[in-house]
Amino acid sequence: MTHAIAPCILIVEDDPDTAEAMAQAACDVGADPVVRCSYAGGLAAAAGAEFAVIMFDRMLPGGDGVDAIAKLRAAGSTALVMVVSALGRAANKIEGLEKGADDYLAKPFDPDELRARLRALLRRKAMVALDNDVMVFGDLEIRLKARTVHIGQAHVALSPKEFELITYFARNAGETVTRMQLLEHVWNLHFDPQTNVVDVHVGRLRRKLEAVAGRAVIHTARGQGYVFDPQREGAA
Amino acid sequence: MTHAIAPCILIVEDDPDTAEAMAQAACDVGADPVVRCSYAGGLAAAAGAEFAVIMFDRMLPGGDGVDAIAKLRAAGSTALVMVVSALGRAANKIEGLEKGADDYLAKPFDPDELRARLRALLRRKAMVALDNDVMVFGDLEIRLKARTVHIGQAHVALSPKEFELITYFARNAGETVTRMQLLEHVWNLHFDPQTNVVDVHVGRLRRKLEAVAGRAVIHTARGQGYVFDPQREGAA
DNA sequence: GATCACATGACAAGTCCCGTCATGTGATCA
DNA sequence: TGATCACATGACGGGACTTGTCATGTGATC
Repeated sequence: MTHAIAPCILIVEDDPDTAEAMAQAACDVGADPVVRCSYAGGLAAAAGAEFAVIMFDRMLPGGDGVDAIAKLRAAGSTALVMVVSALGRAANKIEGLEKGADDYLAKPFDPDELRARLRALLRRKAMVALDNDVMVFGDLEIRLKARTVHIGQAHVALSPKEFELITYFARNAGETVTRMQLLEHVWNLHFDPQTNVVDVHVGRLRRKLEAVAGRAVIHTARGQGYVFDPQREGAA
Repeated sequence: MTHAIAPCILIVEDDPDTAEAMAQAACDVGADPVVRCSYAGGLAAAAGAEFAVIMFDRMLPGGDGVDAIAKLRAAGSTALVMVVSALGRAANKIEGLEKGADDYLAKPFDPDELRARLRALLRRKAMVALDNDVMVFGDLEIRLKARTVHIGQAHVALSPKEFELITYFARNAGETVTRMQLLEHVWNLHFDPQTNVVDVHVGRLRRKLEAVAGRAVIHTARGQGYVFDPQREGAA
């Protein structure tokens, strides 16, 4: 499961009423809409954040949304692209689909159909994420199936126990996790072994993460336990 | 990269001329079409093989293709589904999309548009595969990024060296691989160590695969080397 | 039957992982 | 400031796994 953050949908549309209807459809399917009204503004927004779906009009101030697709892909974007356009003949659809759009909807559109197609695209998007059970915290990414951790492009080499630890921490991100919780859920022990096994292992994990991230990722809550918060600034 | 096997597209359509046009479009986009003319026949075909895309008509002898989607999903199918139907009003499209279709095309369709939409679906299908660099041989699946091997639903536990071996074999599937090739590419040795290290390791890998697959996967080419062919019948 | 190619069982060495222990460091309190 | 406690870190040893080697059994060919 992708960490519980609503997907973002970028809408690039110069007609305010149409943009409004598209934003409403995005909200209706549980996504956060971000609206831009020009070709350049749309490209800039796409470069600045992760979007699950990008909806482009064709005749925009500054360019044709279909031409933006190659630019998005060249920049590494994996967003699914829906073109929404008054250019609705089959030839227009074919051109858009062949230039890399994932769906093409002609204007004027039925809002219910737009919603249904957005849901279908988001289902598709979820397939990739579900296939790897990804948890993302800024530049820190945990792939549960592949059992890998990356910070930015850098792979963090973890032992099996360290991976179990960070998984438990990630599932309780931002909350204080006690040593007894870790003993129960990571070591499957329901008593105190009277050793500092938890401290030692958490220390190992911390040093590996800090070496790559260049900042503290696991913080000590003195007298309580630890807090996993990769996006907090400052020392442990 | 998915191993160079053409994707299969299942077409469930009772009108022969339409089925023919759809099969032609599938061929045109580089896929192998499999055609069925009844609802039950379509479901049976879907259960019997892996399809990248399944195209269902709605008014089929025996049922409505839209109703098949839930059955496909319950059976674990990850095929993308396109509904192609004379029922082409927005309400029909919405119903199909909300019942899980990935795309919906009204009849009569423009063959070029059908092709473009098939390509878009296959691109999406490739997204999932690319994310894990999957090599598939029938029921045997190698995920290069996760470094896992599954036969059907069963995980095959391989050591690092065994995984390197099967990867090299898979990249040369169906061809005879010599011991010297394996020494060079898997062991990075460019001389004969005068031991039977290759034989021993290949033997270990073979026994693990055969234990799960219930059939020989790696075959001996006497005096030459080995052939990786998981889909061949018969002993080694 | 002899010889060669290949398969398999067993062993030893190296590496990694994990837990324990001892001790150093930092925080808190009287 | 010193004592005490909480936590961090370095080091060690044992167990598990991986890998390569060797010896020998088995099958194929002549």
